Amino acid sequence: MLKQERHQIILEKLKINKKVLSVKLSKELSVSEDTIRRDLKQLQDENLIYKVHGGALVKQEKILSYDERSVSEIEEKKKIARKAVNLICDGQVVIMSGSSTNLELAKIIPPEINATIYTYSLPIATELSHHPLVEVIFIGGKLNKEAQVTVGIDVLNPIHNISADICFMGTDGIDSARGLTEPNWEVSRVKSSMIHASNYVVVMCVSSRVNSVKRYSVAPIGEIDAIISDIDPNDKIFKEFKDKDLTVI
Amino acid sequence: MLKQERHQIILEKLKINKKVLSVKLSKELSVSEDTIRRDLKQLQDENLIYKVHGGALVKQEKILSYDERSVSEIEEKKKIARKAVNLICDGQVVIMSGSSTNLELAKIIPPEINATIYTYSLPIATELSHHPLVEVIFIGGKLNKEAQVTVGIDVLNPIHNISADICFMGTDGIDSARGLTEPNWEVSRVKSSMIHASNYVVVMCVSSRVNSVKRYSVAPIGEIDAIISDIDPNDKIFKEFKDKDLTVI
DNA sequence: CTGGTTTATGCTTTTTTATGCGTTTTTTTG
DNA sequence: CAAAAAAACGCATAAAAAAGCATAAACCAG
Repeated sequence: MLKQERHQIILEKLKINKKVLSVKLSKELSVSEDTIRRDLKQLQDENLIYKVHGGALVKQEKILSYDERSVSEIEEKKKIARKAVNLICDGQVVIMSGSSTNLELAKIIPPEINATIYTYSLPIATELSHHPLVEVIFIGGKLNKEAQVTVGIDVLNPIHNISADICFMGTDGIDSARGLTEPNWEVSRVKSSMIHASNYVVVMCVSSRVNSVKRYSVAPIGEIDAIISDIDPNDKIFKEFKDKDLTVI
Repeated sequence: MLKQERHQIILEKLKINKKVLSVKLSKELSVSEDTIRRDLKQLQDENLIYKVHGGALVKQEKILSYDERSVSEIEEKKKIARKAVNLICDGQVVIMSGSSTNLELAKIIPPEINATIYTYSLPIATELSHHPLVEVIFIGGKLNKEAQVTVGIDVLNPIHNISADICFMGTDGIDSARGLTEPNWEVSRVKSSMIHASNYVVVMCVSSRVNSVKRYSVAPIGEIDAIISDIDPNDKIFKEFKDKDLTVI
């Protein structure tokens, strides 16, 4: 087996499991632990992994709390929101997921827009309550305190009864092969329902998180209609998405 | 399990619960307390946590002040909340209506209380989301922007399925003859449902509004168990309520 | 093809790291 | 102040990493 082949396998395993162990890898790939260590060292030098005693972890993606995260990459998110807001038309039924990008979007919906917006995020609902015309429907359920969104079976049922024109989905994980993924299982279920309830699905993802994979699958690429990011839609990182007929904005 | 993995888990727990205990962590992560102590020490050296005897707390964050809506008789409402908070016991299922008095109550629930709280008020849910233990269930529906509460048929249905130990009902209108009344029809329907879903109903009313009547009836006096006000429970204005077997606090 | 060079890998041996266990010291609390 | 709980300290040890050396395959002019 080639070295680079191993590297790819290691990165793939990390993407999925968030950690790898040197001893285990050495057995699985039938090489000495020494070799694995050299592999990990090299991957760390390439700034691709977080090597620790005993193995490696995925590179620390700023472990910040929700309110802190909303300020990180805030400019990118505002840029995405400005692109997204053009997709909202009068009279539409909209579903918004509970992301900080959607919070930015909620802030800049023009006052003359008259739409019905479903959301399950506390801060987004609070923001939308200041809008003069938008009708807000809050989807209730058990509150996830960290993300300030509701989750659980009480959320899933109402979503099934919705038929929305457009769904704005914020995410930290989209990958051309593995599709839309989510670190939180309950949230992944809610997002999956949202997609099925919507006619047109727009994923909003900051460029630094394109091609990142999280633990739980939400939907394959085929169920998504468009991606909005903060960078030029012609950037080469979107090639594989375009090949799969997604609109990149 | 890798050391850094534990560190991540500890930080995650801190983010959610605001505190961790060494003994508990040691059991949960199947390592000695010694190791946990070393973990906490290291995290403190990295300036990520606030280590204390017995465990650790989240690092003292700046206390963020949000603009408080100008609420009338705020001091009276705080007084009522301080009386009401004593009625909340560990393990109870609580329903809270969407009043400013209940918002004050939500702010002062002791951190060690472990209860399940149903609410349909955005600000109350936001406030409760900062509580370390309380489980919050938000009752979804169409948002009434002025009061920041959800109303409508989507609210009534879930309430029917609840069985609560105690209901804290804020009101601007209670009268010994006409019972509980409400100026908004949709809100009156929600409040009525709440009362039927609860074992024990506590009405919280500032003294200046006792014996005032609004347009829509919520419930007769017989369905209410207790009244909390800001003044002495022996005040003569409560005589007729006491005659009807209500507890006055 | 050939001899030199680079690269990848494995095998010691040495060093470092992570962790648990007594023992002692400190803190907390009734 | 005394008992109990927690923390700190020192030591032991096993696991992992690093360093240095050996080897074989792959590469590469001439």
